[in-house]
Amino acid sequence: MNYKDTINLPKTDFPMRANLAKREPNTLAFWDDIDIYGQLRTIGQGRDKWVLHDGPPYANGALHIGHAVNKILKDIIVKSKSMAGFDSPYVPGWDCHGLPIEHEVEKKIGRDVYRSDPARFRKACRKFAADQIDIQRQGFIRMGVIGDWFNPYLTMNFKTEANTVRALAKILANGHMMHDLMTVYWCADCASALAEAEVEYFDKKSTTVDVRMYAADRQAVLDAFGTAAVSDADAISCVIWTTTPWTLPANRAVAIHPALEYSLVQAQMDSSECEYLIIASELLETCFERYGSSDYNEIARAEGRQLVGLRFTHPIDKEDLIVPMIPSEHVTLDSGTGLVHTAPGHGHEDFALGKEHGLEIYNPVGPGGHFLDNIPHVGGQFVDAGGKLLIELMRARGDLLASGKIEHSYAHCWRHKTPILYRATPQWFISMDKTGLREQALRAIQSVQWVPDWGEARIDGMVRNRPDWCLSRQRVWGTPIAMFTHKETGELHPDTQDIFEKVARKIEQGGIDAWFDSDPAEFIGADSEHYNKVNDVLDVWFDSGATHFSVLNNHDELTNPAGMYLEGSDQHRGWFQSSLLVSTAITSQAPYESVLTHGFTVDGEGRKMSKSVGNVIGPQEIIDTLGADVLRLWVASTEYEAEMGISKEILTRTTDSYRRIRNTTRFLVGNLHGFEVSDLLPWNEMVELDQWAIRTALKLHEDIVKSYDDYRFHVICQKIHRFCIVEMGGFYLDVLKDRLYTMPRKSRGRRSAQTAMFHILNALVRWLTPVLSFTAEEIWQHVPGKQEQSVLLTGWYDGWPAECRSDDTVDTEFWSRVIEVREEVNRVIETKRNDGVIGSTLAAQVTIYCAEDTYNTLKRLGDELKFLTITSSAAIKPFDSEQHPDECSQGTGLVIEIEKSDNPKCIRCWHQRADVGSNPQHPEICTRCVDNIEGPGEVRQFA
RNA sequence: GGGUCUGUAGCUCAGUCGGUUUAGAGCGCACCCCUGAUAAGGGUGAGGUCGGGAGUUCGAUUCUCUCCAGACCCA
Repeated sequence: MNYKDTINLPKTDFPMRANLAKREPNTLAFWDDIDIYGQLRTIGQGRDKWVLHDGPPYANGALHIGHAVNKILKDIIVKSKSMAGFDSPYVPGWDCHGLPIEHEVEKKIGRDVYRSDPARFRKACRKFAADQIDIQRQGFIRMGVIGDWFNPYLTMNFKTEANTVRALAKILANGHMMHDLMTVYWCADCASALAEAEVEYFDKKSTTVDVRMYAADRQAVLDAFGTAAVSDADAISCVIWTTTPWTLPANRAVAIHPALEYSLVQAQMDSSECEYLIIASELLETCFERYGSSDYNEIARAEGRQLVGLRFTHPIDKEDLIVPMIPSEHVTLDSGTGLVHTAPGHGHEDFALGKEHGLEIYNPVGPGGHFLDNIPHVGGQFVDAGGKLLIELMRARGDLLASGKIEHSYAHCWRHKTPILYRATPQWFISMDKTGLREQALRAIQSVQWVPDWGEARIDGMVRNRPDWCLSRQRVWGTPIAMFTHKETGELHPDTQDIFEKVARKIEQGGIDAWFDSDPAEFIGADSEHYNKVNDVLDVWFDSGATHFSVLNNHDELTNPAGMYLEGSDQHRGWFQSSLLVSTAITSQAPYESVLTHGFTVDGEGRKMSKSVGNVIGPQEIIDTLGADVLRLWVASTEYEAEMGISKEILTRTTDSYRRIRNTTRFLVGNLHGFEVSDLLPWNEMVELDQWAIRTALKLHEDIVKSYDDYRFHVICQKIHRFCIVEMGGFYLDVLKDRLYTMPRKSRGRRSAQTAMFHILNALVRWLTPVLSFTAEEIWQHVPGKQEQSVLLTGWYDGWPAECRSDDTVDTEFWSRVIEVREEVNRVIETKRNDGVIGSTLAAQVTIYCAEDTYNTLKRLGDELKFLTITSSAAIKPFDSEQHPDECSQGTGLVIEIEKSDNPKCIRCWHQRADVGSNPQHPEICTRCVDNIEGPGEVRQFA
């Protein structure tokens, strides 16, 4: 007789080798076939909603690992919320307007189109973005991210564009808008403002000048320095130094550091008469070297703060203008005189300083880089030529102390490679303080749950210190600032709110072109004669920052505020903040209830990924080789709060871990072959070990559900993995094999084991679902008695036997002790194995001498202890100090003796037993097996 | 230079609201076993000055300071 046929080995067509790269597309096709997203929405009806609002990725460029981390984390959360019983819709989005797309399109169709035919240019931008979206969408779908992929929100959808305009209208209505000057990078060749990204830095040779500015009130200067009167004939001046002489007409102040020392020196230049100069004390030497003179004499010193408020004549407009000395912490002694020429219309820092001190923001330079015609001395001149004229003028006037050349890093237009100008021009702003926006935003921050919690401190600090938000962009591919300003007064049209709505309705029909292409008369009739159409577009950050208004408010399945925003930590400055400001400006509340941030991906050494270093790992190569589930497992098992490391080794570990989890489920599935729900045993008929297994799984289940709630996915991965290895593979399933394989197919002992495995499998497959969605779906198709078509349509397992929820139905302490004993037995067996005495544990017969309490604990197992140690026999005896005088119980309180069994091996169950062959009909097997084949089968109570 | 973080075995992570005598887990690694989960499975074992230094304390991996390295956002 072939006894092998009487053994119930695992049987399944769930393959051990995952071959995910090949298999996953089938699962995707399955989800597509059954319209998984639609079904999820159907089952979600009537449930509580939990909405994660997708931060729109920019519709440009290939997907990198950061995209994958972001979308997979979102997907894990959305799925876990669904498993937890919420209706959690996911509508992905894309950010479609803006400069980077303009640049890409410009590369394709040329700069001239941008200028000559903006409508065509915009059309090309729209097409480009749409193509990019198609590519990215395929990538995200391949990662197993479930969402409304073919009905996403795009910031360039006509409806969204219209609602973005409406959002702007609301903010204006709420009084947060402001029209003001702002310095921008300006390219004279482009005749246009430049974005940060359009600026490159090269070395440039510039002319430097040291210029005298004369004290308007000599006595005040002397008082500040605490020194006596000097001859009225002697001039007193402060010396400024600049590398951009052409900005001198716009000078409005002299900045000094309040904590630095300044000297009043008596000097004699060019044999002319004696004069007094103010220069930073530390720079005296270098300055006079530059002036080619050593004939000077320090007569007094003062701290910068004492000089604040002194007044000096303007370097060019000497007759009519007097400017103040103001304090600035940014003044340094790296170069110059320690007194900084300040032209608020020609530099960012100068602008900020000017704003702070209420200086005039003066810009005498036109869009083409020429001084306005009415500017004295230089009217109509290009700035460079004008600068030269000014130098000559100052030299002639005797105001120039020195002039030289310097090579330094300077901003250039990336297109023309020409030096840029800083030019103050009128821009639209959202004011942080005019109507209390900053305060409201700071309050809103407190109402949000930040994960991790330091996110709150981070965004709080940023909002607290940020300047007003400049919304204007002098661009073509963006949502229009759809307003009209009066040609003379600059005032907004009185019907601006109505006009906004009219424009929005048109944009709903024709997109942003409907505004750009329209005749102003269409909106304001005859008034168009007196009004200018604003041609600027909105900063793209406004588009995405307004999506709670433009998108969430307009999708029935979504909610505003959203349950969660989830992005990389850089978005504290970006989307989290822009969304907060737009939302607060509209409704005074945050657009999100919680915000979760993740770190950036770095390599195995913790360094950022860069092409030049060559440590970049792309999501596609992982998916194509290891599969999306391995990528997903990496995302889930990495702590996302800090940087997320990825390397070859890390991925190898991840793959190992994946395999182990997969094989464990495969074992469960294989041993549940043919099992049906009707075969489930009631709790009180189950073998005790199986009760323990269910109870253990339930405790883990509660842990895992809690961890999903807390977004602690890496802990979940570790726990599942450990469960597969330690509790299951290393103990329970190993012990179970004897019962599963050798007992009759339908016997109570085997059904009991299967009952436990059924619950464990059902729980396990659901734990895995949010993370290993592909694999969980594959497993699900093998789960006995499954009801739902897809595992994604289930929830956390709730079919646990009622009894296992109670603390006292399983004696966990007893089983912990059993496991300890088992470990001790293994240690001793190992020494025997290394001595060559035995190989398989079934070759061993064990005698355990134990202390009284252990003896009494284990006693009840009777003959079944051997199954727990997987040995052919296991006897316990009370510890006998006479027999083992030298082996007084150590930590374990056990003395274990292992002997090689002399009994013959049953060829069916492989146990070595004295009764093998006692049935003449079956000479090669033991009586246990005979009973299991021909009789009712053995009885198992404990294991 | 500033703001917000991170740094526990080769890898991924627990943990310590300051204190049970040798800081835990899994993987990986080494060695062994099995061949009825088999490109699987089981067992045993070796790995850590808890980033460096200083301080507070009877006692610090855990608190404070500082330094180093790394990340993000600014300047």
